[in-house]
Amino acid sequence: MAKDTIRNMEEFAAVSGISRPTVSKYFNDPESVRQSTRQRIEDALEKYDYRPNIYAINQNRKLTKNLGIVVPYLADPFFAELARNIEQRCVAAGFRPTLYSSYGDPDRENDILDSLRSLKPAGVLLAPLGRTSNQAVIEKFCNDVPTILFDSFIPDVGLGFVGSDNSQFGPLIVEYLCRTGEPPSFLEMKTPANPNANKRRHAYINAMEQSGHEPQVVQVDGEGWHFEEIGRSEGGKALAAGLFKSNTVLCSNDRLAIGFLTACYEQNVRVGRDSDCQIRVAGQDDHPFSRFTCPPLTTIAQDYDAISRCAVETLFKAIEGSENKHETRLFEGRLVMRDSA
Amino acid sequence: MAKDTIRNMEEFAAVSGISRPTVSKYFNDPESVRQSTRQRIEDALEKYDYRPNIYAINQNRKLTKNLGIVVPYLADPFFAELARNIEQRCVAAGFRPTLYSSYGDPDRENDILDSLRSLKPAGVLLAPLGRTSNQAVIEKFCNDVPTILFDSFIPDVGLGFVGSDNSQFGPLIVEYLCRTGEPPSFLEMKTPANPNANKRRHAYINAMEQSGHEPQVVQVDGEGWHFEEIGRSEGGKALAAGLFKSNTVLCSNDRLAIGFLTACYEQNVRVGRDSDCQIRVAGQDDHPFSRFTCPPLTTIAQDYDAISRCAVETLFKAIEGSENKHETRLFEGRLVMRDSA
DNA sequence: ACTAAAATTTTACGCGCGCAAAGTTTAAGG
DNA sequence: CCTTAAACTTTGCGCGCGTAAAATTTTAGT
Repeated sequence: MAKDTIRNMEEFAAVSGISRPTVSKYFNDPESVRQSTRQRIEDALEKYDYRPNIYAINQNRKLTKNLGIVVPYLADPFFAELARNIEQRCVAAGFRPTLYSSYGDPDRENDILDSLRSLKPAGVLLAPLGRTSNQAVIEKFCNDVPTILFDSFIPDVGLGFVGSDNSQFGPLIVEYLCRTGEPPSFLEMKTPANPNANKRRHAYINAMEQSGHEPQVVQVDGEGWHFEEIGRSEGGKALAAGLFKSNTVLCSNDRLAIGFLTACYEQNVRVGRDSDCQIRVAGQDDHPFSRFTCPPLTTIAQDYDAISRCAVETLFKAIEGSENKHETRLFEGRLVMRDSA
Repeated sequence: MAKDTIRNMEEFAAVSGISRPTVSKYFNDPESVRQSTRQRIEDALEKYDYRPNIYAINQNRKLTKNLGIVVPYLADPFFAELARNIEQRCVAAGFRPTLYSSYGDPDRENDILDSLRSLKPAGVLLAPLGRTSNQAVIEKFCNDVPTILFDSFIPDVGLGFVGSDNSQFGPLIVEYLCRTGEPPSFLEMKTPANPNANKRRHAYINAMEQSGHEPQVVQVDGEGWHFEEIGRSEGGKALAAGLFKSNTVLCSNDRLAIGFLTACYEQNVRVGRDSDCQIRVAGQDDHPFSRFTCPPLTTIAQDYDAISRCAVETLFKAIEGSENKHETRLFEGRLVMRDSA
């Protein structure tokens, strides 16, 4: 029994019969103390369940064990899945990750970086908003805090970038679509939030031209992050107006494609590769829900696992060794053939 | 110019010509100091961009401005949307919310509560895992930290509960389905993670019996949080085996329904209410993607907005006034008629 | 201009722990 | 048993800020 409530490390050191600095050492690394000492501490730990005050720790340590994970829109399952993957790796490595989402708002992104700065994190994994980001703010942040960018590229900012090789997506899916049917038209938003969209458009155009087909890019209106709704309403308008020269539509991303599938349904346009279908639709990302659309969506899968693993590993290497060379790692997409195209 | 880097509040107080305690008072509430004083501080703030050390603040304050938001699975857009809504309200109220997800793992849920405890948060909004939660741990946590539960109910735990009145969902959708076609069968997982599933099953059975129809509950295998996949594979098996006595299937939740729609597609079973359709499918939740399934999913909409608003408001009231009466607030669902049923 | 109230300053202590330096004990090797 | 390095203890300072009490100034009010 003895004292019921341990108030601080001093009292805990007393009841465990060890000096406070040694106890402190134990909490920073249990391996760093003698085995017998460790045992005594852990025995006491079971009896009194004391835990060091995290604020006092972080105030005095030069570097905290905190990590920041920032994504542009957490309600998008693509980012949620990526964040989940990254978060779990950070926890496994003994860090304390915190999840932030800008929810499409640049001001909020700035606020997040601002408050993140005062958390003195050991590192940050940042997927910027993209076009609407305040690049000066991000750049300044990256100068103060070890940061790895992912998903959305910004040149020469941060310790490195990890993402997909979007320029490879075009050839891959265009080749497949051309081989199995008509060369595709391309559907995208007029002012895409994410810079990957531009790379994908260029990749599409290049791939079409290299295989001797004329590219057709259909750009629709729409702001914000409600891609499905934009794909449905604006993509639907384009479909109704007969704007697509091809019976095959390659969408800039899966969410747009998911909305476009809905538009096709609403207009009684049968989607798929069977003979009784009028249109083929493909996306890019392999969004978690693309497996479950009707018909299931043919797409290019981003390598969630490799991206998150590489991003985390690169950050850890940078934290430990303080490597300074800006490294860019791109992973290839994989063609996922389903029934929509 | 003067000193470039302000190291602490003492130095900042010096350059702004104010005493440190008054500066401290300003940062805790800018309104609490004289207008002229405030102006001088804010002038200095523009020149030196000093920010109080958050760890030192939280170490000394009895209560922090931190809030915890815990959900069972953040990669589920339903929870992501709820979390987004809640998070933004907390930020608007001047708090620092932090998002946590158990990702379906009870051990992780315990860890989250554990680390949340040491953050000394002003309050926590917790949506427990449900059946797999360690109730003793949650109950103990709620005794230490002001906590509002949401989505998943646990009797007599926390300061209150906010969620949907699941027992009202049954009558609502059963009445609609019966009025417009055959009385529905009910599709659910055998061992649902969430207690709401049980309430929904009972509500379905009651509603069926009260309107003079015989209920049929089809329970399928499947563990974890990949509901769509369970709906597709296991729901698909049930469909192929002809287990559903009715041509109308009410699913326990939208994600299950989304997967079941895929199964229907795979088996060439046409879904909808037109004469050429063989089956009607309905869900419950109004999942963000249900608008975009093919056909769009008829469902019961949970009132995301009201739930998140009420949860946050209840917590704030509890934090300020320290009300102790355990309050349960349930919001009604709304029938959303789309093409699937 | 005089008084009371409000705001501010001064002074001083405490929070809980990291960390460095110097002295002491422990464990391993010959 | 002696040597030595490693592990540990002791001592003491510092981090940056909250906060309380008392002294002082400012403001508002008749």
